[in-house]
Amino acid sequence: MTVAAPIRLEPFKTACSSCNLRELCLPVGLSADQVQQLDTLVSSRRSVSRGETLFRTGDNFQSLFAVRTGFFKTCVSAEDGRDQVTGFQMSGELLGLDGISTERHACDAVALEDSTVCVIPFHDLEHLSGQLPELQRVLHKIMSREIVRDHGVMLLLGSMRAEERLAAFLLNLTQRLHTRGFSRSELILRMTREEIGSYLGLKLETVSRTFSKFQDEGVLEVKQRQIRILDQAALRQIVNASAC
Amino acid sequence: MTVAAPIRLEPFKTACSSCNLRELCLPVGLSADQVQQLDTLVSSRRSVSRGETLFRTGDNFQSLFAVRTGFFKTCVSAEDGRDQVTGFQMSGELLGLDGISTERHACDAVALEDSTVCVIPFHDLEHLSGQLPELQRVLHKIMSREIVRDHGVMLLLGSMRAEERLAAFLLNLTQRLHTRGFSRSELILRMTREEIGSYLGLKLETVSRTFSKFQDEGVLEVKQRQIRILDQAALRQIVNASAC
DNA sequence: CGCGAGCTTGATGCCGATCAATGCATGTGG
DNA sequence: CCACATGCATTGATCGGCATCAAGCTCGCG
Repeated sequence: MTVAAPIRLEPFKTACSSCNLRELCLPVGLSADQVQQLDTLVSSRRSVSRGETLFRTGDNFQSLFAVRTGFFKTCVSAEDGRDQVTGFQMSGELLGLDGISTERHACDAVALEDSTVCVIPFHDLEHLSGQLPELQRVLHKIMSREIVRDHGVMLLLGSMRAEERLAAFLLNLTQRLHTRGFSRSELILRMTREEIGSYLGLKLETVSRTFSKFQDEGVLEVKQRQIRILDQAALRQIVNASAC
Repeated sequence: MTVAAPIRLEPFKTACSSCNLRELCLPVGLSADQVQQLDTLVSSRRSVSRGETLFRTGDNFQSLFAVRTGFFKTCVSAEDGRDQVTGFQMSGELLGLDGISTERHACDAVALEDSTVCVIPFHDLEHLSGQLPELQRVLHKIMSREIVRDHGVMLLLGSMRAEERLAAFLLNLTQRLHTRGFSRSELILRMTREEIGSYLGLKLETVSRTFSKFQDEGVLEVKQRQIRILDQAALRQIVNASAC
């Protein structure tokens, strides 16, 4: 329920207005004026080292968090201990939307590498978005986008086979990384096979075997967590493989 | 893209303020004054007969819809035609949140029985919620709740076996029906085995077999779509069955 | 260097998919 | 009112994809 690790808050260094993630993050589409108003809310940062949790299920909800640097996973768990990774978040993406409904977080957020997040006090954000329709709009779109994304994951989990799931996963990751200026064909996975498996509804052995299969087929080059996509078209075809 | 069936709009009959669903729907927690302001927006209804769609993927997004009477499913589909039921909606629940992010609907909403919905023009709703913090709060909570629900479905699809999925599904349905004043132990399914299967990531034969198994075990009484829950505790246990 | 976490690979088995036939309820037209 | 069609549900037989169990392997790190 409570966070054991010490929470490191850092003094304000960079404002939204001068943040290079502003086109990917909450300020997207806002005017310079409007972003400056956002700056007044987002006054603190927090560092989370690899393996630490940003928040846990049941924690009191007060703020959203925008990933500034690093990489996170979120996961929910059943009473019996089984857990399910519900998403991976990279720079510019928001964490904590699950907490709004009950004022308690409904999942765990864990840093997969040393990370920093911007702390966005939610009540202040709601207040400001009552005054800035454009900000309100952005917030609604972000929440809606999360809903749409989740529905896509349901489709994946409910009706795709292992190869299709992994192919879809890789295409999604590279696409998001590309938006952030990284290569479309090379990536370093920040998560284990087990975490990928949990997200995709597969066991880690199946993930590993599927990577190997893609490598044998010349679609990927796999060296542990370093992945190179050799044939993106093939990956796309795998995803769209018509029902058997 | 366009709706073939004629759209039936009906004159305003009942306002939110006098609607018996107001504690389950958008007005939840609002004062009488505030609900009256909502009334000014929600001025039209729409009837959707069984089998008709309320909206389709790609349709222009303008409004949210609150189910007034009846029952809906929402489903997303992949390019190859496979589709996935992403939810079942009953009275008081909102449809269309998926459309906010891109201004186009991202799923199909289909009536599973003759239904009526209240039309809530979204831009007006955003405008009003800029003035009524309580309304803004309700809207945010509803969206967040949908995100949390989706994560629960991911857990189900990613890590539960057939029996657990069906048991969880039945408990969820009866719980929601009970909130609406129906029996906790008897229900009539509004959807086919195939639709249940799609939602749960199973084939219809598996759904049918699992119903039969529950009946053999004395947990349920199943007569086509009429279900009676004989042993709710057993259902709960099935859901929480620790990993094998 | 040796330990351990994470990854790969093989052998085997089971759950749920698939294929196929039958049953049951509703509706329609002769 | 019956004959038949249609859509949905049930049940059986078989198959296959992924889980499971079990070794080794790789690499980073104390």
